[in-house]
Amino acid sequence: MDEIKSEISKIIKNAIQDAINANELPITTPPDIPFSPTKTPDHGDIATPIALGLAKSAKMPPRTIAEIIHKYVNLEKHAIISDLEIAGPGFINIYLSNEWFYDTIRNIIAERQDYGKSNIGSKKKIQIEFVSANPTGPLNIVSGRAAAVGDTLVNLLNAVGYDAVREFYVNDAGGQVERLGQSIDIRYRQTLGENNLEIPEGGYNGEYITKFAKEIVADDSDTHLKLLDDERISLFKEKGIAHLLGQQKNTLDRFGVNFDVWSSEQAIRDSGKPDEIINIFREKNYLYDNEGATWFKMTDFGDDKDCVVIRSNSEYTYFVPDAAYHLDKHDRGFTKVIDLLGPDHQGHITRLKNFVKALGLPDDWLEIDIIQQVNLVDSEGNRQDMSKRQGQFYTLDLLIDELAESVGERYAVDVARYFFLMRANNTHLDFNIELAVTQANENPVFYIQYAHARCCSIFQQAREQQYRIKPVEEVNLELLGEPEEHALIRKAADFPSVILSSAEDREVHRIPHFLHELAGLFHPYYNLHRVLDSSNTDRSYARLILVDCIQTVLANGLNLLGISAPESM
RNA sequence: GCGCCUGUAGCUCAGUGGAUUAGAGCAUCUGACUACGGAUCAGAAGGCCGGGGGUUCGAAUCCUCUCAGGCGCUCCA
Repeated sequence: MDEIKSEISKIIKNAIQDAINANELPITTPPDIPFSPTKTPDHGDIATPIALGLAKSAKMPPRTIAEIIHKYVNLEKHAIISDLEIAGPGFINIYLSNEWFYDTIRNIIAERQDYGKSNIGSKKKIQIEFVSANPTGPLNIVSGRAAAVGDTLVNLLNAVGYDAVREFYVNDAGGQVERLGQSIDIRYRQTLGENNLEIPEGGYNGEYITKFAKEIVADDSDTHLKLLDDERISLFKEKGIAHLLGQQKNTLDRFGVNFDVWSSEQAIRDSGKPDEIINIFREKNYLYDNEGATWFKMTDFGDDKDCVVIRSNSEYTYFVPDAAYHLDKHDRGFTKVIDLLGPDHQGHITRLKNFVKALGLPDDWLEIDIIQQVNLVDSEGNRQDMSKRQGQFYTLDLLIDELAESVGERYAVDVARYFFLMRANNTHLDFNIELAVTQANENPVFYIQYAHARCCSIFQQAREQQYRIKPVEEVNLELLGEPEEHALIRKAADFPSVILSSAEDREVHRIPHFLHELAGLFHPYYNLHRVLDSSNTDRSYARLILVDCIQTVLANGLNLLGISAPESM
């Protein structure tokens, strides 16, 4: 569809140029030609509002301009356009030739599982960091959304020719995991009978901590009590991180998300890179000391306040290892890095970007996109706060479990992924668990999957009815003359540009919507027209090719979303 | 107070650089041929696109003000 646009763009530009040369249009040069998608077949295959755009500079009514342009397009010279018409206030509606439709079909069949891909990315190395949940508890549904979106974004970027990788940053150092160790320690000692102990401020109250502490007691009984407090907490911290991280990995694995790289904050700290960062900043005179702490001149970068990088207790604030981590990403050769963060990290964005700038990296090297929150809502519509520290949250595992009870294990992940992927990143998602589970059967993913299964079923029937596999060259595509067939192919032709725009704009949800629309054209077609018709086998062969195309696009699209394309349901 | 996000049908959401008649799904109502799978299809109903003002021949879309909700502005991460 993109090629067709640039070709038609050229034709119309030439027509405008000819009109200018003939003194019929009082403008100097032909502008770029915009296209608008057509909502109904009555508006042709594509349309351009160019005449409306020129109305002002040409000081002429748009319809008149459209008529002039129309006059200078030589339809007989351009085989890809079958007809032009002027509509409404001055739109030029363009009808594409049948030959173009046949080419599209042949193209889909030829490219098969690669249909939709492109090479725009020229194999540039891009890294997407997402989820990066603290290893202090199970993954919740917020991480689930991030996981689904990030995973799909990487698929999309790879599909358009980038070399994109998934990375998870493990915050296995600093105050949070320190308090994790302390929390496990309290539960451990409580399990062994100590009273009057309380989880410290900012510690973790979740049931899973108690459960894990009991496991430690079961394995090692009270042997750890012999250790000094600090040693024991440190040990429990290590054990806790390993345990919870392992759990997170299992959940992600179940959810179909496989990270290429797991980076450790502790490793970054141990590497000495944070010290390098500080030295670089000091040399560049970005730092100063005040009240016993070391501050970074964030105001030099336009922020409204400076921020502490080394606390008065001489520990780094989290900015330092984080900046070091990003420098490390750069050293690993990524030409671009995208961080997907939650909205609670809003304040972090400008600062992190400023740190990266201070390190001398280009402005657009680091892109930070916010994936909006997921709120838990009860059946009365009241929000419920999720907090790992307070032990209130809804885990991704539980979601998949409950969905599995409703739609079966086979589709639970598909339903969950689709649920997250169908929303734009910036929607604030109110998640009603009860509703999500009871309505799981209504999830639109089934509509798409069913369309795919239907295609497979038709081929199954075809085999039973002794149809043979005919290569597309032997099939008379001219027998595909129904308007519904026309619409299906035109839709399928959009697939590559939908992938491209979806990847470039980081708007993953366009893929589910596109697939839903495609399925929405296929089901009515199926009901209206028989594919396999023994009284017209030539046409049946042509329609089988069409079904093959639709199945291919559906499968390719679902594959990008990490959702299964079942052959039967 | 400042910054970011959101507000579209009863509900959940689409709406690509303004543009031909604002669209789906769910829910509601009415229908579907002994035919390739009824997880489907055909149809009905449902809207001052939060509100005011502005730019434009034309605004859900751009600008401005305003209302409502969420999030962020820590020597927490």
